[in-house]
Amino acid sequence: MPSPAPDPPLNATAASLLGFLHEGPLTGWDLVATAQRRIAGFWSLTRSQVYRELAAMAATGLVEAGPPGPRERRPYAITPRGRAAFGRWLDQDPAEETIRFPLLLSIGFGRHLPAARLEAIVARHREIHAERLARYEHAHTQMREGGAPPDPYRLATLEFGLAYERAALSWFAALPKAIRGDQSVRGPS
Amino acid sequence: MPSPAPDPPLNATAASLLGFLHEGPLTGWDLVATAQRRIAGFWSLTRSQVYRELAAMAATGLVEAGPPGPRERRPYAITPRGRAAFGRWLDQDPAEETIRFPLLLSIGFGRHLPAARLEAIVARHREIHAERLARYEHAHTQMREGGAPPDPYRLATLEFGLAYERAALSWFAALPKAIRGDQSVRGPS
DNA sequence: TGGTACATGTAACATGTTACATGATTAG
DNA sequence: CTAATCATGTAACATGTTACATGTACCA
Repeated sequence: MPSPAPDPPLNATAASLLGFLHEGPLTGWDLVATAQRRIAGFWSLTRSQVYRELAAMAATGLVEAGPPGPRERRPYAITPRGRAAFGRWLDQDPAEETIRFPLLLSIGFGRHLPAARLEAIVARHREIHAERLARYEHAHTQMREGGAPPDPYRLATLEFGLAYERAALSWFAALPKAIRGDQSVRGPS
Repeated sequence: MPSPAPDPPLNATAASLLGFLHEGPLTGWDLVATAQRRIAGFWSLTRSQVYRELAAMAATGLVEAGPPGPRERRPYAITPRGRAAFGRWLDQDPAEETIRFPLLLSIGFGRHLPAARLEAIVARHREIHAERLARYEHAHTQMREGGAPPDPYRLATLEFGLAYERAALSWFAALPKAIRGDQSVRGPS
């Protein structure tokens, strides 16, 4: 008997959507918001991609569009085939991370920039990281104080974010003055 | 008098190639090797991309192909237009970094995986990071011991790599046992 | 009843990845 | 002279980004 053609392997973005759909049907919009909250620090996706992947997965039967709610909201639900595909994806050995950090290119080619300009760029990015750390710390507190014992998996990913941002800030602080500027920390006016 | 159409803005990959070409003409092959040494930790590019960008930049006059050397080696040299385009690119405010870390997806969705499987995956990635840290530390020593005073810009980017890998390893170490496994560190047989 | 935020989607394009095809040079 | 390594390139495809087009629901 011919076995049915196995679904083609998922990409990480599609798989993440399926992961979120385990918790119940969600619309494209909701999925973007969920991804923002849950994986934004270490995986990025855009609205366009979400709709595209959802349409593709609906075509291959990994998800099913439910009846449209108000305002063209169309919830998608994961199917048994979708669960199976997600399971196969999750069982694979994950690839190594890729980091694309344009600031480090600017610094690496820093000899071609006036010192003051480089310092300004670096200072601005230091602030971005300080803000991110503050957000992560807030989320961390919330998670720990939130009555229910925190999900250890989500806690672990959040803690990676904390470790990363703390490391980034110490690195900024240890940069030589010629790169870092004099680091006078101006708070919001 | 009509001013000549300004060159279209560069992407970071093309700009990096121009950055390396400031030090003298290089072939596509050499550029891949140089990028590997100098920016691999925070920017990735493939051979295919390098040849594509080089061809495109040659077409717009940002680089010029020199006479082919032995074995079809074709060195590319940066042109004045190329230097100008690089300068304009470098002066822009760099975008925020993007991190794509599949392991964190696996952990975030860890509830859907058997604990032993997740532990094995995590252990394997811990080793990858330990090896990377060792490589960075070695490069750092080399840079500091290498007679000539180190280029502070390259030192700074390398030190980001060190900070990142150290943070990653502490994070691995602090993971709860159920995720981390019992962390018996097996050296190479 | 008008403006703002919500919501969905398409199109065009840029970038990144993988596989394939081809051949030259060099060491042994 | 032959195998391994160096080197260049193309093609096909997957993924990611940006801009545009359209319209709904809610709130003041």
